[in-house]
Amino acid sequence: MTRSIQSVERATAILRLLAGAAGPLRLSEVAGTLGLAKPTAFGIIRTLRDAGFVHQDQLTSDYSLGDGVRHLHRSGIDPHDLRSLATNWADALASRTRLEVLIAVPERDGARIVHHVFRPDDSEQELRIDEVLPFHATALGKVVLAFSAGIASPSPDLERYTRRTLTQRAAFDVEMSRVRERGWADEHGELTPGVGAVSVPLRGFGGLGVGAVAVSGPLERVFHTVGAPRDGIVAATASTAAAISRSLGVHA
Amino acid sequence: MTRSIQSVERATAILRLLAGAAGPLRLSEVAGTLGLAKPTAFGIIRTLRDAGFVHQDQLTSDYSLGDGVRHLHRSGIDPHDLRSLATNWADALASRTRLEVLIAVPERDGARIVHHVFRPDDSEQELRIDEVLPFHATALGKVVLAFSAGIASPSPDLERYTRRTLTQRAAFDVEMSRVRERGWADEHGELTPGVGAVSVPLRGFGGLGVGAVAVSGPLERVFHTVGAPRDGIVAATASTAAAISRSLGVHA
DNA sequence: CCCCACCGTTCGGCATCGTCGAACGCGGGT
DNA sequence: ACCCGCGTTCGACGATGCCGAACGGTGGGG
Repeated sequence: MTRSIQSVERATAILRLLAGAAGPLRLSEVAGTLGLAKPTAFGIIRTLRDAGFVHQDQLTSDYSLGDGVRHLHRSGIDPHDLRSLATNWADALASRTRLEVLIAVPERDGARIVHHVFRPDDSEQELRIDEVLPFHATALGKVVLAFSAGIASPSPDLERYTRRTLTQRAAFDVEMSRVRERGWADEHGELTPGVGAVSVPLRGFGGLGVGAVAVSGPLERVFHTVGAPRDGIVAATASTAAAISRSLGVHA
Repeated sequence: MTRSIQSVERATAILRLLAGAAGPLRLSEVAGTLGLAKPTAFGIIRTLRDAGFVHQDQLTSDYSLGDGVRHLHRSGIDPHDLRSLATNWADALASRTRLEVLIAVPERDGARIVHHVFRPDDSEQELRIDEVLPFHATALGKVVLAFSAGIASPSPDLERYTRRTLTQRAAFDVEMSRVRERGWADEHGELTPGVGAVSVPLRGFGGLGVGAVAVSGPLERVFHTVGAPRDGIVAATASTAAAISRSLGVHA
């Protein structure tokens, strides 16, 4: 007899129960049918409700199957939602690091920028929204590739953008292992000469990787001469990513 | 910030991850993407697999979304599966109690008999498979009504079959409360004069009520003259129900 | 008005169960 | 042979899930 995760098992039972019901069920009916205490059933069904798998009628408080189950073929997060949730934090990160901030979502051929905050100085800067960054040559690309699912491995031919672009598949695989192990990625002029970046994953409900946030700027502003990020940059970016991720979890 | 059940939340994230993936995922990919330890992810995904929500490829061990999610509109248990699983236990119960054994599943208008074991004597007996028993006048009906979901309340007009049939809604509600509280139901000639029965719910995966098993026979063979079931009858029936229920859980 | 019944939801103590590092056995590649 | 990555198992431990008690709300009846 293999062991199962009891609460997960109960969640599946609740979903089946609601699916087979002729109409919405009261919590007490769910709990009684499954032989659970009401607060126990409530905790599980609330989690399923927050995940969109269960729908609760506002007037009657009855529960039924949610759209999330039927729409399981559609995953990920709406880029509009991501941008509107992330704006304030991205602005604060730019102020704090004095670097530009980019937020991207995974797409089949790369990481698409959905939000861009300029570096807070007087320099000439160009808005990069909707630009698709190659996976292998950017910190954002590496992060979304490492932490999001459903993305095919990049083409074996890794295009060269600069002298520093990783074009050997083996070297790139090593780099990706480092990214997964570390939980963040860096970029040292692989796409644009002299430009560096540090990127951290954004996680949605349940830890699902839904995108990435990065700080970017001149190499010497992002890294020490020995190549490690300047003090506080990874921490600040990670802190911002965590705040955005939390709101993504709540929002879902 | 409302609290959620962490493992249930992770289960929903895994389902979403698999739903959004371009193809089947390895366990390590699931775990890495969600930032979980492999055994943690394994425990959850195994539970989902056993529930039919996740499919594991036998050759590659890769995981993908299972049919159980797509078929959430179809709940309950296949009566053929139930019969084939329950046969041996039902036979044993009939031998042990010297009574006939009936197994039923819930249906909109009553409890449908899917399996019938004759009383082990030479009496003339008629096979009752596919007979639909009224909820309010039979032990089987009361049990499936009490412990299965999605069944509308019986019509307010409770049909009379014998002098002993409960036809007052209030009295029937009291009886149903007793059934739910006790976990089993009895029948004292409410459908057929002189025929008694004791019934216990069958539970499928996660505790979901999927049917009922009952022993039935002449009133004086099922009950004492004071109306309580004879010694061991409830226990034997419950024991059989538990065994069947366990195999239903494993089987799913 | 009050009372009652039932409801979903919250609270908090506690012990069970979920988590996860370490390890295992397997298969494939060199 | 060794190495690597895999899914799966094991067992210690403490975090989290469980659930009794309670709360506040709603509706119905007297």
